[in-house]
Amino acid sequence: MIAVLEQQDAPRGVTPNASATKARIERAALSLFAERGVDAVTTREIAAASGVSEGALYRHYPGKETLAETLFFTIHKRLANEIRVAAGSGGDVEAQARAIVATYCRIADEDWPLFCYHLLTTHRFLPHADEERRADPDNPVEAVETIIAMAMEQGALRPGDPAVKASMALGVVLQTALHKAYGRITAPLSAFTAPLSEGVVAVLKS
Amino acid sequence: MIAVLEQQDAPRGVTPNASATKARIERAALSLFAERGVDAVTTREIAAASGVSEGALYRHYPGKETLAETLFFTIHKRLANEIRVAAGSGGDVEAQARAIVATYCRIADEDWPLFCYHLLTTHRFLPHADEERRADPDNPVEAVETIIAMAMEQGALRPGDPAVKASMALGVVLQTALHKAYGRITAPLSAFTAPLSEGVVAVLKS
DNA sequence: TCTATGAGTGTGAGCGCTTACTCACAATCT
DNA sequence: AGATTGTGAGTAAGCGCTCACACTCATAGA
Repeated sequence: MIAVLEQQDAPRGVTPNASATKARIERAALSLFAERGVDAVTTREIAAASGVSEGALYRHYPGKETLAETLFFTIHKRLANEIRVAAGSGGDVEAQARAIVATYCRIADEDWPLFCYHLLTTHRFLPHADEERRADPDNPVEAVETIIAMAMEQGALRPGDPAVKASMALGVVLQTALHKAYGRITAPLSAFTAPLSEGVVAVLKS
Repeated sequence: MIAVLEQQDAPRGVTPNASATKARIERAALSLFAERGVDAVTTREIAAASGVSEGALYRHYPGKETLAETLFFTIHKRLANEIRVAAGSGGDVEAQARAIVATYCRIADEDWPLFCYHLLTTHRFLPHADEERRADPDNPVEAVETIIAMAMEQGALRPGDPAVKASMALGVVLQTALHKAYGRITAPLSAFTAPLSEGVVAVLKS
């Protein structure tokens, strides 16, 4: 009963195929959800795409909504983590910004369904999350915000509202990713790493 | 049978209350759709919120999906129009950018359900729109892109990909609006007109 | 002015269908 | 042997949508 997007792979006490099945279900659900939206995808479709029966789905998750929610928050935390890792490499804010942009582009291209699902369903889960989750600082926005706030304190950035700067900086990258999801852009997101980095840096210095 | 968000108000040959009812249905649907998503809202709820019966809904629209789609593309075109009006006031690109940002903020604050619905459901309609609609240049992105492309030709902006510049510039504003939708920001969007304008200008010049 | 007409509009119980979810059973592990 | 995992027909509920009927009202013939 552990899988949640293959983060672990040592079953330990669990029937070998169990977590593999769970992972297959998650993968199939993720792709379908990203492409057509959570509500438009049926449990039967997820089961069929996973190559298991519908009942198996309920062995691993209490229901469709919980599956969708678990996927989202797992990705949410993973993104936060990747951002911190990218920024932790050191350097000034500008270097951190470039590293974060590159990371976002890499993840988007390496696992578009994952990235796309998070991008398109955030508004479904974030506003209605329980208190515990809303207070959890382990999310991409807070990660970026913290970096910006620190840079402001150190005088590396003009003083201002870190929350607004963070949303603007994220917007530069995420709106471009959205345009890819809309089909306005067809190239991999990494093709725009340079202009996106310049844009983010420009925003931060504004 | 004319209303589509109160753009006209001269029935002319239509029973007086007809277009008023249609407008009430559209308003109710818009608010519910914006808050909970199209799929999560039932036709019964829309009818109840409109103060009419469920059957009345089908006198004005062939179905829920068409209602949602019509609302979206009406707003889509209206936004494109408002952008062109704002940019048409004249001045250099920087002035145009500031005018457009101010317009976005104003619309968001004056009619948040409308703005929010468009913001959160674009990915539902844009990628699957028919050929005619996809080719239609009467949309916000194209409007911004055209302005940027013209500025590049005139040497007012560094040469580059207008599509990417447009998505970055839009992202600065829209991601901030998203954060308002997520509840991360509570102030009216207009409270950030200044920093958003600076951010957009900075991106354009990057 | 009165009224007959019929198109336009509003009603809500009801229909057929799809959906998320269950459960008795089978298979597969330790 | 017993616990875990997989199966798929079955179920109850909810959904979008329909339809027979009632009401409104501008028009027209008397």
